[in-house]
Amino acid sequence: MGRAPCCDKANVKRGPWSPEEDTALKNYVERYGTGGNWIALPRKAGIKRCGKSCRLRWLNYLRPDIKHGGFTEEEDNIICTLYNSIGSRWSVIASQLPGRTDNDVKNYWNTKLKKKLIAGKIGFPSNTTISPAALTKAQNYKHGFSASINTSFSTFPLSNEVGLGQNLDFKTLVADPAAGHYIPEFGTSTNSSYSVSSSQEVSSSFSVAASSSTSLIMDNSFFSWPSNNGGGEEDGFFMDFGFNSPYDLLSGFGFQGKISTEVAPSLTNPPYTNL
DNA sequence: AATGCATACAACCGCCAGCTA
DNA sequence: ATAGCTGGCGGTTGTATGCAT
Repeated sequence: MGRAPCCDKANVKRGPWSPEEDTALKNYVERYGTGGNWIALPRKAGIKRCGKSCRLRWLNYLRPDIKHGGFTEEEDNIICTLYNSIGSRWSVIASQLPGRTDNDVKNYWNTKLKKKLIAGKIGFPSNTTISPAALTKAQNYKHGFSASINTSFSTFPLSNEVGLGQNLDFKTLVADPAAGHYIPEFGTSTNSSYSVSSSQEVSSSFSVAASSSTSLIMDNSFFSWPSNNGGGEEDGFFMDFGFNSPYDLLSGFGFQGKISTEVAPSLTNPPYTNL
């Protein structure tokens, strides 16, 4: 036996709301409130709609504090940052954007923001340096910092991973002030070091346990390939350590990472096959 | 002008958690 | 303890609109 429907679907209207229905719902809620029962509300308000439909219409459209219209760059950044941290928890993300609904944010992400990210028009938050405090902390972990990164290749943040399945044993991060780079040191499963520059569009962000002062930001990081491996940069290849947060980079080991590629042809002739 | 396609966004569906009787 | 109800949520679908051909 299936679940009982929340309303008699044969006797409720569906599809777009008319201005009259909007007015009736708005007037009723503003005058009497929801009474804590959306299911009973349409009958009381004289609306031939499912209660859930009324609730959705009110929350996503009729509520007085709803903000309609384009998203700002700041809102873009907040959405990207939170998506990177917590994934598609739209209600949580929307709660950080006054006047925006989860449906709004979800639609915006699915129709625009995701494409903008893939096109490289925006990156994750714009900090392009590793803070001294964060660097110190990272270096303090020099000998204990062993995040095993199971690399799956995807067009982050999409999930169409192609999974080359190599494992990098990411030991630590070492500054090379002369070169202006940070060098991740890898374990025995790799035979190369990779330099990290801060000049590219696509970025990664590592958060460290609830304190912005210790955030390790590697925005705009680009892992270029050693010359004997061919030119990764020319191939348009980048690595995106899009850890499945909320794990803590420096103390929450064992998380999965991703390596992303922006340019599809890189996948058919990858520069990293000799890893 | 007609048609087809892409995009944006509104709305629906089904699952789940929490509450209550 | 548990069954039923409701609200909340994320994924998906439907529809209106704009644009290209």
